[in-house]
Amino acid sequence: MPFLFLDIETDGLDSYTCNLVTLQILTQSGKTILLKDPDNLDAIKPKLENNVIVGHGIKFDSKFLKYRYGITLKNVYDTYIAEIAISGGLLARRKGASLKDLVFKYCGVTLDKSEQCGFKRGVDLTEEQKEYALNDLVYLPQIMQRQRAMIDYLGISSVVDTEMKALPAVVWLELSGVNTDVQKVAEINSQLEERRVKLAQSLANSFKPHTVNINSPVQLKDALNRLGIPVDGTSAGELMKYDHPVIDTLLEYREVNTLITKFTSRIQQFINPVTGRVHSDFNQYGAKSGRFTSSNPNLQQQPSRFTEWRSIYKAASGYKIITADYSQIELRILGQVSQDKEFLRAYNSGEDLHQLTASKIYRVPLDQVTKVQRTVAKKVNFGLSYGLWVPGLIKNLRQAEITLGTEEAEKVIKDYFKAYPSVKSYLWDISEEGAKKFALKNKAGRYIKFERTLDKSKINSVKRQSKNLPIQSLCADMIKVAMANIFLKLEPKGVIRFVNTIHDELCFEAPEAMAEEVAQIVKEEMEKAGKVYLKDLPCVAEVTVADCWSK
DNA sequence: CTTTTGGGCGCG
DNA sequence: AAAGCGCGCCCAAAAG
Repeated sequence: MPFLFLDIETDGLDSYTCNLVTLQILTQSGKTILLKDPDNLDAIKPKLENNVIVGHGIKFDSKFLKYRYGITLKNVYDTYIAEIAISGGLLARRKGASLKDLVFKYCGVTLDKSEQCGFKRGVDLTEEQKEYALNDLVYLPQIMQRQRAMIDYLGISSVVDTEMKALPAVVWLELSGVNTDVQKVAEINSQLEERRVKLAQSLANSFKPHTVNINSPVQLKDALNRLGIPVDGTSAGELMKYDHPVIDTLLEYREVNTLITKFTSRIQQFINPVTGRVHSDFNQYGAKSGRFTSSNPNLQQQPSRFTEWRSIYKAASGYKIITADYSQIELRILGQVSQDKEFLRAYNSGEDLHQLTASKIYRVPLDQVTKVQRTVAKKVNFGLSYGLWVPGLIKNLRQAEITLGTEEAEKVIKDYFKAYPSVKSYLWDISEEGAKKFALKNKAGRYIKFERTLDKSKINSVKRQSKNLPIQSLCADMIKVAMANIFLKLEPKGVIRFVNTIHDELCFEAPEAMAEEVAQIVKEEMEKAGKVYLKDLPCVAEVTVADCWSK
């Protein structure tokens, strides 16, 4: 398929409330086209749909084309996403992959971005603006060509391909948004406000005659010390070491305050005036593992323990919410990549791995495992693959109100590795490899790079990341493949919305009559994408159909 | 004055 | 061998 280089100028960032001002195209043969204030793009629609569209940050352009002109770009190459992949994820969440950066890196030219503003619909372009608009395009062919050479050299073409196929799904995701029950948010907010006032008052009384800003960790620590509570810091974990009524009030205040400041009082500002829905930003290569990040608002960290909260995200009338998530995906991946016999056997015979681990470390029969033992085993199962060690395990369990001594914790870890010897050797080998090369690849070929360092504690951090990132990133690959395939199947139906993605979870909104069919397709595609890598144990996606988002 | 950093905490 | 991985947002405090 031939390439077409594309860029647009708009009078603002939001595709629902802002307008396209110019659209610029550069063909492979070097021809340029500049369209000003187009009413429709019917003339070039086939061209846009039958070429690979190359651009920098093409998600932005795609959204305007899709919403304003009904054109869905399905074959794209994004120099921004490609650059993050080439950097081994080092450029995720950082500056350094802007068009300006790439023009300098691959073409040796310093780009002038001063004309970026001031594009208005209905107002003629100055010569400078015309030049600026086309100037962004002329470097793209060379950037792409040199990136592709790097991609081949690094052997990451299949991962880049996954990214480019997932991109149209991200456009679908951001344009879809999520329906939000604003009324209910207001109710929850006022209830919480009431509680917060009372809690703050009670704390102020306890700290009298001093006036303390309870939101300031420094002031708070001093105030607690004055009360004779010798806290070192004011984190929940530290506070919980001490038994005192003020601590209980404080912890409750923190919880309520967090809910208000981060969630209930903020959501209103994100309601889009055109759609009435919340359209968060999703960055498909936001984490160096290849995971998505989400912001404004961050839909990946909406409270789940405060169970009432997620029901504010409800299906529009006549629709259902379909939620699907991979079951224990990171543990299954650990089993697959380590090839641990006991891990594989347990998953293949449908055993509960946490219960199994508990029975091994406590040396009790499976059916005699207590709840506390299973909780400990669960923390160990998840934690050790992240590089958790004795102090971390103790700290972690204390927050679950389980007390473990140092010797006990040491024994738990020792027994864990004795039970799963291949997990032990896998984690050891991969951490050594990461620290030696400062680079790794996961089983999908995704490239993960670390900053080189001689600092011992930083090297240890690289070792811990080396244990976890190949696992975390493989899950990212699975879910991206799944969403790309689901996009091809469901988006053309025109009535289904892609509402959210949270690392191992996908969320859709579909007309009631189609909900079950959608649920089935989503489950199938997720499991199909997972099975590509989980060859030796089952991949399971659990799917639910409901009126609201829940967990 | 604005920007950056760090503690704290939400999620997977 | 080491004292748990990946993120974003709020607030206060420090730095520019």
